[in-house]
Amino acid sequence: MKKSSGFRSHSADASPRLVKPRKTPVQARSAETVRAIREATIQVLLETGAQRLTTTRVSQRAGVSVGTLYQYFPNKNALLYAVLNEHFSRIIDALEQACAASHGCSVEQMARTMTLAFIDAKLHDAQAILVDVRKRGTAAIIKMLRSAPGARFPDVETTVMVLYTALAATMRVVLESGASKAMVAATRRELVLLAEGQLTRASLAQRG
Amino acid sequence: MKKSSGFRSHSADASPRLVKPRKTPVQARSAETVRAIREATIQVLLETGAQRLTTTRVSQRAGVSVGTLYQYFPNKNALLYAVLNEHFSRIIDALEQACAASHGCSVEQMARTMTLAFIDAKLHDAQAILVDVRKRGTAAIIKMLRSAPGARFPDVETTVMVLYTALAATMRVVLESGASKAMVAATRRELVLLAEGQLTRASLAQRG
DNA sequence: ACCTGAACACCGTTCAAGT
DNA sequence: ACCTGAACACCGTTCAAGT
Repeated sequence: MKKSSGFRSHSADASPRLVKPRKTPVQARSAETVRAIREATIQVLLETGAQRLTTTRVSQRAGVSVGTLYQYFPNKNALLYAVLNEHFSRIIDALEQACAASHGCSVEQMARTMTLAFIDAKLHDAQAILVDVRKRGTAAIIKMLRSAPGARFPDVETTVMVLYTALAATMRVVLESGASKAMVAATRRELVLLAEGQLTRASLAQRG
Repeated sequence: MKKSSGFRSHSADASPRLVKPRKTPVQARSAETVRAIREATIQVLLETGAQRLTTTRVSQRAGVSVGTLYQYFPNKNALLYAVLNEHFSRIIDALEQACAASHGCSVEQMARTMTLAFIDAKLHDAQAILVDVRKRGTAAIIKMLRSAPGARFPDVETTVMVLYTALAATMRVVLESGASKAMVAATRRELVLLAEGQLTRASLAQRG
């Protein structure tokens, strides 16, 4: 048998099929291996940054060979996805709680609570905005908005998509620019205004 | 003499020094070479996407050797930066015009004009948000806002940074998701609301 | 069932040698 | 002054071979 294709994977997307583990561990030994690989990925990510993250480095740090890594993750992207998804999931927990806590409040109060929760969740290591995380986050906000008394959002999906993107992207830009505390505080104030402004407008606007 | 370091450039940033051309052409021949390389970069970018853009492919398409490419661009990033910067510059022209045209208008009118100009500029091939382009865009908006009669923006830099990021990031997400015409239209409406809402709030808010 | 690591087909970048 | 292209030090990914 010959190697069919040593082609470098040029696809950057993390479509579901490419992102699932290649196989699930059935023995205790391999479960530990997978854990070690995930752990090593986080370490390498934090120590050297995403740019320097290589499969060789990760597997070395995990104490296994590259081949083993590829037994559980079909490619480097899947590995990154798995780890980051878990990380962001924990951040979104805070947003979900804030949304739940603001059920039935005024739109202004909702805007405030949600925005601050989002910011305080500290999107530090922000990488690609992951689809699943995004879904959870927007779902929580939509559910909250539907509970606002006396307010209707004619196109709540778009409203929340835009709002979520604005919050996430702005925090990403600010944090990546190595912002000072004062700059973060200013951004914080401004994002609350943005959220309040958009939500009050969107809840009143008449649309065709 | 031995090769001092064949190290792959791991730095992703496009700091000014790394981004300037390595040398400037002094003869007609090399001016044409640089032009061909820039042209080839755009072609490869459009045909195969940023993922598949390699220095070898670009130089091949340009009809020169890799070595020649590296005589004018210190690394791949600088090449990309040069080309994208020029591209986005043309897009920002539209924003600058819209801002200039709305001098002295109401804040609501400003929000509307500016947002629609931004969207209509079609951030299609949106790549990294380039610093210089960003600067020009935000500068135009700030200048316009300062001309609004009866409105004061206590922290206009932050206001505009947040607004610009929100607009750019949202359009990027929407266009990259292969949005339908209807989705683009909905986003359009929503972004106008966002801009209006934020700007009216930011212009009235009292801050410490 | 799980792991290894040499091998493959790419990369970005350099530099002695040419015109 | 400008260009060439083999060479270097990396990559991501695979697969025959081992336990």
